[in-house]
Amino acid sequence: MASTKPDPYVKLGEFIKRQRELGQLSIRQLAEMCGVSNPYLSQIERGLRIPSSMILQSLAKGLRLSAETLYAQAGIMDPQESEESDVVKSIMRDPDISARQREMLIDMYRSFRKVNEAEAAS
Amino acid sequence: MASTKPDPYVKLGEFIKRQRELGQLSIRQLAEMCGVSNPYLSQIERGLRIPSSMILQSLAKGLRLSAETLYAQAGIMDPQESEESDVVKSIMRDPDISARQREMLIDMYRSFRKVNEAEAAS
DNA sequence: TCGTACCGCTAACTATTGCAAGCATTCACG
DNA sequence: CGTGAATGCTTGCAATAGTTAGCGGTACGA
Repeated sequence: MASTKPDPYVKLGEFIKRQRELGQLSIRQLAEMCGVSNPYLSQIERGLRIPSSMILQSLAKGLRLSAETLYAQAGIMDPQESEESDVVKSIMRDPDISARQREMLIDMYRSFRKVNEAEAAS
Repeated sequence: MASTKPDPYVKLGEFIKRQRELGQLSIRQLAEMCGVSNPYLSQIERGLRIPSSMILQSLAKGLRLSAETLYAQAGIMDPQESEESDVVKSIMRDPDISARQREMLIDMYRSFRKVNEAEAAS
């Protein structure tokens, strides 16, 4: 048996790690937020362990992501075409908030993106 | 340990079983289609075992369901989550902003909704 | 009445998840 | 220097996911 390591899960781990670092959290912090042990989270991030559906759900909750997104990252689910501008599009489509409020949300979203980009470059 | 059996998973098993019977498939048939052993599928259906995310995905494929549906059945996915607005869902799907930023956007969006609702009532 | 083929399930085993404890390193401060 | 606190990682170990082998039961044709 060469690799019992279904490579998609390595990508999942890397994705989780990126998300954690984006939020400036240590492994222990995120682990506690998600209710998993810190060594285990470390192993997940490096693709050494494959989290169960329950754990994955906890991680999604902790990262404020939909579980769907995590599965998509793991290549488990169909890609689902998660475009970045989906956020903007769906904000613009929402009839239950005002134009002004839409504008504020969109501005905020865009500034987040911009800030993150700048930080990534440094 | 008393509750080694998070009973949402019992419901998941029953759901799978109903789906299988609806398709007039035997346990062995579905098991082979999904690439799992037949005793194991039997155990899943009775809630004695909790399938990993990989297996669950295979089952979804075999039953021609979206994995999301299975997760919803298992109560793994926040029921709330599936009723969220498109805005919240797409924010939660966005991998390019941090958890904290997602939280801020979602909070803001919700408070907009709340304010609007209050104003509409007056 | 055999023999075969299917059904679902049990038993016993292996493989993997997920944890508690603890190591090595780094940085801050007295 | 020390000492304390934070970082990520390694190491066993318990629990449980998932397997192969096989049992008892039912249906059907020879």
